[in-house]
Formats: sequence, structure tokens, C-alpha cells
Amino acid sequence: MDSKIVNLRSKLEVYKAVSGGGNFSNCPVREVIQGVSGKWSSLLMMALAEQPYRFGELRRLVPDISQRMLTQTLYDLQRDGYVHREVFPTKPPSVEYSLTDLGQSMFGALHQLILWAELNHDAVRGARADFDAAQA
Amino acid sequence: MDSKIVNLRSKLEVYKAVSGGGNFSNCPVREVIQGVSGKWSSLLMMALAEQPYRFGELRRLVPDISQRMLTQTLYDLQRDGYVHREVFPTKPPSVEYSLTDLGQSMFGALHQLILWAELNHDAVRGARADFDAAQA
DNA sequence: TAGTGCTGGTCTCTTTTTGAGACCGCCACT
DNA sequence: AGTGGCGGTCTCAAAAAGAGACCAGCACTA
Repeated sequence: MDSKIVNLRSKLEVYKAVSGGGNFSNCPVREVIQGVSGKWSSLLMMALAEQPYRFGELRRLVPDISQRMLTQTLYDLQRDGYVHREVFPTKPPSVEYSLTDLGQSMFGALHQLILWAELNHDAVRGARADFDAAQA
Repeated sequence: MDSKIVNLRSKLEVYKAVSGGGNFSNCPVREVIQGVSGKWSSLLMMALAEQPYRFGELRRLVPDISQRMLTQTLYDLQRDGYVHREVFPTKPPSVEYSLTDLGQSMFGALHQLILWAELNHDAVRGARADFDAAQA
């Protein structure tokens, strides 16, 4: 009993220490992470890290994204400073999207996660299969 | 004109080369990334990387998560093999969540992104403010 | 010259996901 | 007898995402 209470207390102290004195609300890291955590954000970052692409090219590259979400996700990435949008006055006008310096910098970190996923996706699939089998 | 067509063609070759010969659908990396890309996943991974927590503790740690999403996100993380769930037969029963080895391994990669966010969140906020100002 | 297609989007409608909050049994403590 | 913590589930409303029609302008084809 007492040990449980003491245990909880020590944990709550850690809780206060998390992310520089506050709790997880108002955490500046959080909004940055959430900006990247959209369903399509990392995918588009991967594509644009490879090379600049135009709107239609991205749409073909990620066939199951809707035009609406492509527009919106690119807008959000541009707003956060990761992506540069340039309109060329050709006919019809073409729009090219590319990574900014900030975007390339962020992709460097994101890349670690992508590499991990490449190495471990079979382990994750295995865990998922085991879990589903155990549930049934 | 011709240059544009050739340009597109070369890009489409790159498109075929992306992620090992296919396009971005059916990409095994994608499902792994998307598993981590939930709104709450990375936050809970951060918390559990620090130490194991119980359900109610996590709820206090992340005050603006609903109980529903906490349950579901933990379930998903458990399903993907990142999180271990253990029920202790106390009264009332307590449930402890902790990272598995796979979870700790994945967090190593995720941590890079978190570190980047800690270093650059002000740059992102600045970009966002500039963008919003330019839009107005 | 009429038809077709490509450009990068926006607009509307439907479906899915998320959030807010009530509710549950069980037990300890007051 | 009442209150509160435990770890959830259930229902209903709100927000986000997906599907697909539509747009103007120009090039190319028939």
C-alpha cells in the first residue's frame, strides 16, 4: 500500500520533469511532431526529399491520396516551412514543390525512422499477426 | 516542349525506382510509419520510453487525450508490438504499460525526430507566423 | 472547328475518425 | 451510506478525410 503511494509520487515528480517542467500539453515538441504526423505528410516528405515534384506527379506517385488531401497536406507543409511552392508561368501553369533547407534538415531526422521501418517492418507485421491470432 | 516531356519521363523512371521497384502504394515502410503517425502514438511512446506507466497515470500525463483514444492508441501500439500490457491482480486491478524491445528500438529512431523538434520548433513556429502574415 | 486532354486546383456530399461525456462493477476509505 | 479511484466501454456529436463533379485556359488532333 505505502509502497504503491510512494511509487506513484515518484512518478508524478517525473511527470513534472517531462519536457522541461510542464506536462505534455503546451509542449512545443508536440506541435512540431503533430505537423509531421499527418497521414500523408511523411510520405510527401519522402517523395520531395528525393527530388522536386509537380502537383500531378505527386498525385501519380501516391495514387491513393485524394486531390483534396494532397492540396491540403502540401499547404500545411509549406506553412510550417518545410516545402517551397513555385509557380511557373507556362501554359497551362505548372507548380513545383520542393524541400526548403528546413525541410531537408527535418527529413534528416525523419529519415532515421524510415530506415528503421525498412529494417523492421517484418517484425512489426509479425507482431501484428501474432496479436491478431491471440485475440481470435 | 520536348524538354518538358523528357523531363517528365526521367522523373517517372525515378517514380518506378522509389521504395524498391513499386510506387508508394503497397510500401511496407508506409504502414509502419502510419502506425506511428497517429495523433497520440508518438506522445505515448515518449512517455513510455521514460518509464512504464499505468492507464490513469498516462491519462494525467496527457491531459487532453480522451479515455477512448488512450485505450485505442495503446491497443494499436500493443498490436504492433511496441507496447507490453500487464494486468496486476490488485484491488482494483491495475494495468501497466511498458515498451517492448521492439518499442525501445523504434523509439531510438523516433527520438531523432524528437530531438530535431526540440532544436527547431522555434524555426517552425517562425515559418508558420511568416506564412500566415503573408497570407493576410 | 469541334472534340479531347492536361494543368492545378476548389466545391459538395458521404463516410470514417475523433472528441465529450455518461456509465459500469468492484473495492477502500470515511 | 456515501465518495472516490481503478480501467475501461458505450453513445452521440463534431471534426477530418475520401470520392468525385466541376472550373478556365491552352495544345493537340481529327
